[in-house]
Amino acid sequence: MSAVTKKESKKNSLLDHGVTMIMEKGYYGTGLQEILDAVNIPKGSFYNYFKSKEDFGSEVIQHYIEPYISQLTAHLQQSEGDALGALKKYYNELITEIEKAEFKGGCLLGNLMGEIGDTSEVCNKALKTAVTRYRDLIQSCLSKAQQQGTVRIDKSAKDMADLLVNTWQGALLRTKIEKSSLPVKQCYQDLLENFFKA
Amino acid sequence: MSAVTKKESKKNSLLDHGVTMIMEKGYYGTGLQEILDAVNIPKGSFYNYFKSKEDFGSEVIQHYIEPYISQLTAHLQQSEGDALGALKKYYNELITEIEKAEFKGGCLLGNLMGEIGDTSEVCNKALKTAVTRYRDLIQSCLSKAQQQGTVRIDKSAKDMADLLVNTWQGALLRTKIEKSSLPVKQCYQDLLENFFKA
DNA sequence: ACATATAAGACAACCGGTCGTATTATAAAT
DNA sequence: ATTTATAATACGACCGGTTGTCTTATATGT
Repeated sequence: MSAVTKKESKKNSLLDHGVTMIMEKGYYGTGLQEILDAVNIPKGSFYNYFKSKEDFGSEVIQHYIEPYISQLTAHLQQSEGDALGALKKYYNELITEIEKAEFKGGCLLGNLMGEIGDTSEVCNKALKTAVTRYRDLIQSCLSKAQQQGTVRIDKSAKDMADLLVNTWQGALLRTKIEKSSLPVKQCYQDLLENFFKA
Repeated sequence: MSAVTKKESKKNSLLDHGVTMIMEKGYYGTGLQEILDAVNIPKGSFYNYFKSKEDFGSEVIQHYIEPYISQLTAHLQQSEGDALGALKKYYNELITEIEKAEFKGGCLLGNLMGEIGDTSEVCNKALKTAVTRYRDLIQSCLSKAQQQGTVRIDKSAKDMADLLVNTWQGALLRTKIEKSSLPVKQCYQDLLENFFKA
């Protein structure tokens, strides 16, 4: 393996573990040392990959959202004729994952928006970008569903996408402290199967 | 002033500053030292008032929610005949406060649910209790509005209260990172003036 | 004088970040 | 092609500072 890809792979595993550990214990609750220990990379090497913890945090945020974007995109392309169905399928998968994780962690974006959303400029920007990308994807999904006649057209796709994202975030927080998937299921029910319906 | 009330007052001002500082910088992001400095209480004295930082955190959570409970309760009692109107008035006040605070901080409950909601047992319990009390109050508010014919009756007051609380939390996170009151206003619009309407 | 409440300071553990050095990879020179 | 010079990276000990907590001493009130 070339040197550059080896470096990329190490950096990647730092990001992977960063995602899971920061999601579970928060930004300040997670020390660099424990992340480095988890991937057997010495302390001094960290700064070959990232210029600071804050910078690392911002990359962790970007790294986190990627799979969700592609997962939803895949669903969208798969069921071309039924955008709302794709969205529902996607959220059902999320609920399954949440239950499998036993409600630990929640959403990294939501957690970090609350913890450092207005204290770290760099992370704030990363969070804004990640959330917006995600919202835009859902928006285009809902917009397609509107064209297909499965979603109401008296509300804008953007507003509904924001509502869905926000309610989901809040529901995830409840899910986390109550260790129950009821809040997210309720969100699914109220919005996707009721409020948004054409 | 008696010794016991002086102690209570000092403890209270620790909680007051704890609320604002932890809301802005998070649980782990806020050191005991800075809170103590802010109220001129020596570090060694902290453990006369609280048995640990975690315990302090749990009391901060309880301390935080109290004003919101009484504020909403006051509105409810004031406009006896129009529960939905009271709820709307209350949320309008919240929006004004949020704008006055320039979108900093957000909601302590939301922030801490994300940061330590599933790592600190003590704080988890405090968060659950606080959120439930709050939800119950809104629920009774919506229930009254249902009886008054201003809110739809085909959905339970409890489910709507949860939906409102959750969406509000998510909207607050967005408000925080985007430094705009649009998300919370959208929440107000979508739920109180649309989805919940009879 | 005694009991209780408060404060001072010590404590080890840990934080994010930096250091000089050792190792490895690349380039140049013969 | 082989050796030498040079650059890049890996590394772990270490930095000053801060964390939450505890023990010890002082002050206060009765």
